[in-house]
Amino acid sequence: MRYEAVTIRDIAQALGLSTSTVSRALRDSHEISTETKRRVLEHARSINYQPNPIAVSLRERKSRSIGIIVSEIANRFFSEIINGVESVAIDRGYNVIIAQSLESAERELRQIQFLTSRSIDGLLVSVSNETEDTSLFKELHQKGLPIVFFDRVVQDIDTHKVIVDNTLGAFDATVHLIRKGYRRIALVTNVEGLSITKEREAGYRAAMHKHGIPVDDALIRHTRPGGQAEPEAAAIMSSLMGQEDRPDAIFATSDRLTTGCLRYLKKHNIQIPDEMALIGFSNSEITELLDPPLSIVRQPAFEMGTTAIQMLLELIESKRPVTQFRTQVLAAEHVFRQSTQSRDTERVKLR
Amino acid sequence: MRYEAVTIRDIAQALGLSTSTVSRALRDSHEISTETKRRVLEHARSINYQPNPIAVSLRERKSRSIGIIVSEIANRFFSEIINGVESVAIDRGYNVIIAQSLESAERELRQIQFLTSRSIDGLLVSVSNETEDTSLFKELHQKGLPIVFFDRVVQDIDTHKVIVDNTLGAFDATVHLIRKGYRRIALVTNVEGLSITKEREAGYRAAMHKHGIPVDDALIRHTRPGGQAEPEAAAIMSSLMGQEDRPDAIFATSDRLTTGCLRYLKKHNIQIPDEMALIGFSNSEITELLDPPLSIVRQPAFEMGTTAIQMLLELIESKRPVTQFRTQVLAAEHVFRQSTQSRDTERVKLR
DNA sequence: TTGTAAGCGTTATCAT
DNA sequence: ATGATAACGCTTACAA
Repeated sequence: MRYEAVTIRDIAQALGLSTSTVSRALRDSHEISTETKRRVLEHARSINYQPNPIAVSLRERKSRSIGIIVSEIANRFFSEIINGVESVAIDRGYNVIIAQSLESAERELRQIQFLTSRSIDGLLVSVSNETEDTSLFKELHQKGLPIVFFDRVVQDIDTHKVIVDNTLGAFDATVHLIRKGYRRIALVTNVEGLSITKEREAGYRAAMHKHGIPVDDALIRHTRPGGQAEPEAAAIMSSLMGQEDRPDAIFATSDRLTTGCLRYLKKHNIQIPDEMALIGFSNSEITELLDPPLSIVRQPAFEMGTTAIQMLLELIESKRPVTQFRTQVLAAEHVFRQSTQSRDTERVKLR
Repeated sequence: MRYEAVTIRDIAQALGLSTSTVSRALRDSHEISTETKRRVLEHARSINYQPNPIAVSLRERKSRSIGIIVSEIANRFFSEIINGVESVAIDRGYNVIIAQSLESAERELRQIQFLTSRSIDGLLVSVSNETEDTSLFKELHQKGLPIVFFDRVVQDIDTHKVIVDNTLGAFDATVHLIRKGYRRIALVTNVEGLSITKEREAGYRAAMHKHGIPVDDALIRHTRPGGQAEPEAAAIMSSLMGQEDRPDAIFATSDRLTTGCLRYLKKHNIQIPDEMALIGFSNSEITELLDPPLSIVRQPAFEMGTTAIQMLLELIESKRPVTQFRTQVLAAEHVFRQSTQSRDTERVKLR
């Protein structure tokens, strides 16, 4: 509060003590008499003393704030993660500085530089879909800045990570489609280089193989680096619909891709699930209210946030440099609804 | 960056200058020779010097960070606002510390105390629905902390404010329903004390009066302070459906209330719009994909954010204390879709 | 048990 | 044009 400055010195003067005594009393040092402590504490609270965190930061050479960068706040998945992060950070006396890359590698760089120049104690990162050069992260990590990756991780940096079991999540979703009778399942997925993309694609392929369905690479489509999901999804859908042998189901692997595909299908009057089934990763809370109610893979975003910040604080508050890192894997959850109903005559009749 | 400390002193020593000269050179003071400036700048960039913002803050007695408190980040309306705020804050060298009240007055208090104790330069506030006691805001404002209210404002604090034209927004939505043939229009709205509630209710009443439709107070329902919108909406809907003379249309005045009402109606198999029309305030980007496509009042959230932060920076950076305050009013936007189609035989036949 | 003084990295004042 | 020094608010050796 720059507009008012009750300092330790005010207390010292009022009580005829030195600032160091006051400082020690406030921090409950054992070398201060109970009586002095009482007086100091009492007076401090009577004039509503608040320590100046900036002075403390300068002195302690840490800021008790951490940075988090995500691709976009206005995305339920990420905002839930941030919720999780904040909920524990605040309890532990840290504040959270939020930044978004908006899927631009350049903006990501700028934001990271901004965050680190603001003397953050640690960094939570989910990389942009355009990120190729990870040298800045490596450099920061090497210099000793605690970093925890979540969701979209950088494979070759050895630090704590939190991810969802993307492979299994995608595997189960694919198996579900297969069980429901779909065979030409298109995978509409993120940029190829992303960790989550590789994992989800692996899950998809594994499921197909397991059920003896040949994988048609023409059905696996990636968005372009830096591209925005909605238009990318529309372009992919349009291309898929234009090809000879159309898919009979779509598996989209992100919130925005899922809604992008849905929007395309509705716009072009393609019946779901009769002409095309649809399942997607989504953390939207209203997928059941969509037309049709959407089958989804939901990620435990809040938990991912709490886990990531806990790991980060562990790194930050560790006395000795940490050299043992772990990757925590959380389970995804599936909700199957009408958008992937089986294509049996039974249901068609019911309509 | 606590792990690395290139300071102004390192530069001074390397170049055989004093820290003050370096400091002045870096800030391009006119009393430093061009040659010295060149050398300093060059060396600074060669060793990647970054000024320590904490030291600057301590010295300047400001932190170049601002706080924003909203009820919930994971709400598209607020996350869009935050986007807007961030987009200009970053350009101006400020960072944004985000806090959420989760509609709890107590949590709001704690968060505000936390923010102000973190030496923020200014505060952006949309109050929780439970807030009655605004004395903390008054006190802070009196002490000179720049505050800008947005969305849910505190009426009797004289400072800059940004709101949407809630009255007109609600008026137009109500008129739309009336034109479509609905008469028993229920207003499912926020906590009674909230500024936005009063304004939206006023708009609703004005529209009804203008069209000569008597206002039935039994159709005006408020959520309870501290309550979460979704369950509140469900409770209100259930009560409305239980009453003698049911409404034929619902006008919900927030994102969550709108989806809450929709969820209730679908769950109870009440046909929209045949048995009940529905329109609501919403900033969700997928309302057109809902079943049925939803008519909405959309607020210019991003713009609200940019406006609010600009006003705040104006207060923060003003040389003299500002005494003239203004309230900026932005226009809401309407999208009318199937959920409020007129109840004419024409459309019923088409089904 | 308490006090003195140095220092965290800057900038501003006052010399030179 | 440049340098010495104090100060921002706090913590912590070191002294007393």
